[in-house]
Amino acid sequence: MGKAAHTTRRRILDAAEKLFAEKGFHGVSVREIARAADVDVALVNYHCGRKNDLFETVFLRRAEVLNRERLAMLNACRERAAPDPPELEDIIDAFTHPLLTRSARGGAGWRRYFALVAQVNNSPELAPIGMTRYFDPLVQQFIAAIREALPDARDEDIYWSYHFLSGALTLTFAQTGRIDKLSGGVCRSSDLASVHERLVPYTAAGFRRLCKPDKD
Amino acid sequence: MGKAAHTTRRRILDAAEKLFAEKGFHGVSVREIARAADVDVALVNYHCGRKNDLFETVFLRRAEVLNRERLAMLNACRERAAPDPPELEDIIDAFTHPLLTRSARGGAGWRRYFALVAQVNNSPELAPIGMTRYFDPLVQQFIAAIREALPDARDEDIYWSYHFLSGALTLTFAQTGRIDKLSGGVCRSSDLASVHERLVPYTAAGFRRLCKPDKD
DNA sequence: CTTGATTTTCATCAAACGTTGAAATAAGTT
DNA sequence: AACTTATTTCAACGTTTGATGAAAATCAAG
Repeated sequence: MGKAAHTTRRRILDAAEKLFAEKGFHGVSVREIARAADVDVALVNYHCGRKNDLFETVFLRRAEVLNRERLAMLNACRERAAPDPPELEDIIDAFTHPLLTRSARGGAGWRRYFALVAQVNNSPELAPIGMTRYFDPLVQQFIAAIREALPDARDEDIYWSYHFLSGALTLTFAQTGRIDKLSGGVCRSSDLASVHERLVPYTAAGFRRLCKPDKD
Repeated sequence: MGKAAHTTRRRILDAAEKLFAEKGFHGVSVREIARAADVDVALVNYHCGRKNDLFETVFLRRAEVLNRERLAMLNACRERAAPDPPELEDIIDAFTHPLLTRSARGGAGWRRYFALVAQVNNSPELAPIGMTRYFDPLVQQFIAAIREALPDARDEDIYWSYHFLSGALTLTFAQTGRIDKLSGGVCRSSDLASVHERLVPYTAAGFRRLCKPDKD
């Protein structure tokens, strides 16, 4: 594969990422992607296969680098705490920080990608294909770590807590700007630091409340 | 409008609701909806206008009865507590219970509808049209109530907390069944009572942790 | 420069898309 | 019953869809 081909392919993937994130899988045509990439229609098929393959490629491209870092952070906080179990806040941070920091400082490509993930995650049609395949294995590792951090917790509570965390995180990516309007400008979702410093304690408190039934 | 027409219209709306929820707005064709409703294609336009109108009608149909009840529950818990401010858990309950109970016991139509709402909520293209128009006014009332329940909290924290709650709730509707597999059968998302008894304390704890910085 | 592989262009395919007008039927009213 | 309105059927419109085969252009290597 020559150099020209490589950049063409990347232009197609970038355009596809942008449009898929904005309008969903079915909301975009291959021709529209080709036009946005300033490329002939046939080149999309030549470089990226059919529309389904193109979508999966777009989805996988950043998932790999993302989950590699998340796993590295999880292991790091594990080793840092050893032989004690890792701290809950650190686990949640390892889960969310690589995403939020890229959403804030990774450029428009990353921001669009997260919007795409949010859409896939909330789509009955796409979630079973994309999310379970590329993210669930990682999730299981995080669940295991949380189990260590909260040894008295019941599995059912842990899974549900994770589920709520996943929802809160996901919506943050999907709705860039909507909370800003709702709050009349008080919240700025572009300021991901302010999101992060709230999401972690919020969800950690939820985990603890659910998993340690101090009172009930 | 005669009786036959009324049932035809309802068959179309039901079919549209089901298919939109499964595959999204662009993932379904008008012809497909007509086929599922066992109705001629032209009848879709005759009874429900163009595809955009059909979608909005489907979206609005249940939103009205839903938000009416949510608002009633909010006012009820307000009056119950008066002159004291309402309890945070009661406010969250008023926000979530009408949804969760219908998802559990309202039948397949309601379950599909919530999946549709989840999709719309996480779509950059559809959220500004559907959610802000039909749900945001209600949300502002809940925000106001929470402000009373947590008088020391900063607005920014309240809005973000609401945002996380919205995400957790939304994903629950979108992913019926996925947490079940992820947890290896430990969680049963069909058992909405078990969701509800976790979601309320989880998010309430998050709210409190964020809005009352006891330690930091 | 020649040769062979890679990449791009161009034209086209059958199928499905949203929408509609006009004719046919059913329902409602006097 | 006659007449009007509401509903349903049927056929078709112009576009757009995803996909591809064959030719043209570009590139890599000897």
